[in-house]
Amino acid sequence: MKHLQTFRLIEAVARTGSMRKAAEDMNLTASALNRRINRFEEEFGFELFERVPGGVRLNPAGELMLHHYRATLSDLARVQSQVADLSGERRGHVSIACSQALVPYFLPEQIARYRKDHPGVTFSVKVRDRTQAEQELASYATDLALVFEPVYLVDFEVLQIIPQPLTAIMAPDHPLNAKKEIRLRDCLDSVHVAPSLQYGVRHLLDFASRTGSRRLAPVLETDSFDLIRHYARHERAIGFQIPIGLKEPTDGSVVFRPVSERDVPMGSLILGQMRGRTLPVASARFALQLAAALTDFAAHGWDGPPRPA
Amino acid sequence: MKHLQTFRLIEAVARTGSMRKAAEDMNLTASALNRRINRFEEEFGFELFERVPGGVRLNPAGELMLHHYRATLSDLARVQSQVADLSGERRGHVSIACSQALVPYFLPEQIARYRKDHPGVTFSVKVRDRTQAEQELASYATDLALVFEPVYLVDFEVLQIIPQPLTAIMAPDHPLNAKKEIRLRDCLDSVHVAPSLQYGVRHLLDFASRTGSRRLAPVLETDSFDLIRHYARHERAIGFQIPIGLKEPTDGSVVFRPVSERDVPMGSLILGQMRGRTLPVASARFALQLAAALTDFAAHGWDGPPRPA
DNA sequence: CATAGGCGGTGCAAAAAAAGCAACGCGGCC
DNA sequence: GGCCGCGTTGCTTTTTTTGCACCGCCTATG
Repeated sequence: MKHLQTFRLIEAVARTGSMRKAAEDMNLTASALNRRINRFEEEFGFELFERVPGGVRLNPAGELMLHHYRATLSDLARVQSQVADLSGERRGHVSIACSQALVPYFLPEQIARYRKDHPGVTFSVKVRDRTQAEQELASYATDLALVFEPVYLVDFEVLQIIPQPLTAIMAPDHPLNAKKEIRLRDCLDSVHVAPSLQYGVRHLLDFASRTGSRRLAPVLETDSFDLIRHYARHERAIGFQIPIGLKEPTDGSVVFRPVSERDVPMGSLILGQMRGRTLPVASARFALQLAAALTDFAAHGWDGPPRPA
Repeated sequence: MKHLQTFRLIEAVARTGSMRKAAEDMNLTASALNRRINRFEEEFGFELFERVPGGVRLNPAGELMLHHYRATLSDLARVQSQVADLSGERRGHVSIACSQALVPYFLPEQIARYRKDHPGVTFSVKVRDRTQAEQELASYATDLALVFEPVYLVDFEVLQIIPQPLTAIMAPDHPLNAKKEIRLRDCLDSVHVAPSLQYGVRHLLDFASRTGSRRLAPVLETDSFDLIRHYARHERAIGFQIPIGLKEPTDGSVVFRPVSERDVPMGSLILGQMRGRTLPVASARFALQLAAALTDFAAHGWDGPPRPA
């Protein structure tokens, strides 16, 4: 959309913090860029940047302006999507931010199923921690977020929510495998590995272990849930994850046990969008499918009844 | 906003139904206009107009596009308003659609009071029947609507609602003036005048008189509530209006009596905005004032306690 | 049935807008 | 103090947009 070029330039300047850098990014000379921005500020009636030593920075007016631009862009995409839909094209693009737990099984399955019916629809998936995911929504960078234990919930509209118990991962020959119910203190007494601070699973662990006497003391702390899962096999360590990120491997290399609800409260896996936004058709439809699939998973786990095509 | 020029052109073409007429309206040649629209259609990916004999007409895609444009424009105005507000300017513009009953007393008083505190704010008032008022909202032509008995209520977000009993207007020497309570059948037996079909007062009358035996038979039907009020003095006729549109004149030339609630249900005077829209600062503040004033009026009528400055 | 008038669209030249280029003043920084 | 990078500005060049004349098409109308 050519008429939004000025906004793109403003965004670039805001991002780089410098007119010259932005000019280079956008393949223009600094002079042209400068004049465009000055001209826009004039007709807008207010300056958008404060001139600081070493460059420029958005002022509050600029922040509002930029937000308007992103909202406009998002609405334009929605219109295009709706138009495409009413001419029966069923094309479009779905952009989603999600927690790591959704990556291995749930999301690829859901995307594949959706694309089977609507091959014209493309996807972009951004793996984000729960804080980042909400920021993506708020800046219109993604249409949907599927996150475990979101933080702020302002401007976040919940479309679907399912409970997810904290689950311990261990090698089959781990002593705790004998127990019917895993207690948190058992895990903390064992060698254990944990996700880093920004993740919901870790948040639950920290919260729950504050009330007990034993402290969380991971021998390995990482932002990769994959690493956690694989490490559990090597040192007979306890790892943690939520059910939707786990499938019993056929070779029995690792096993899963939910941690007792008496120790750790259920976490929430939440599908949400930016509050008040009307999503593009493709995203809205995909959200519906996700919501149904989440309900299924909450009820039946991975062995849920395959839905009719 | 220069970058929205193309949209303005599209709107003009949609309005006039012809490229040449639109070109003349917008001070351009038809060729330039034609090319701009073609270029836009190309980058948008879909045609916006269907070419019909004698001109062009918006197709559904164009309708959606135009709606997007109006929403964008409205949001831009909101941003400007907010920016002005945060630099302490308190300027802006409030656009409101209202029923006739608000014109003589309520609205002028409210606008004057608001402007006393914020002289930088300007107003535009469109007097509309209840159907038109909602259309004004839906097309982003006004920020607020203050209407009696709105019809559709889709995309209409209620900000405040107060009851308004149907009120009979008559000359002081009218026989019914002797009665303590006015019954609808008494009015229908008398010579009476009524607003035309599109108004809420008439809607209530029609609805109520369907249940009784007597039919509404106005000797005068008009879209001017002023005319109704004045006519009541001349032929000893019964007129109808709602309390917020009436003030007992000091000369006692006409008197008012509520029609019994047993016969005619209370109507609703509703302050509303377009659903989901964030209003410009000035409009949002004015809406708050209106809401409070309506509550006051519902509780105390015109003799409500003057609010502190 | 012909033709006059309106319509959307197009080729080409003129005009206007935007961009590039080079230089200026200004402020931090080694 | 010299240097570098910043935003900004005067002037020229390039690109984009517009106006003008004209085309082919359809419709209404005498």
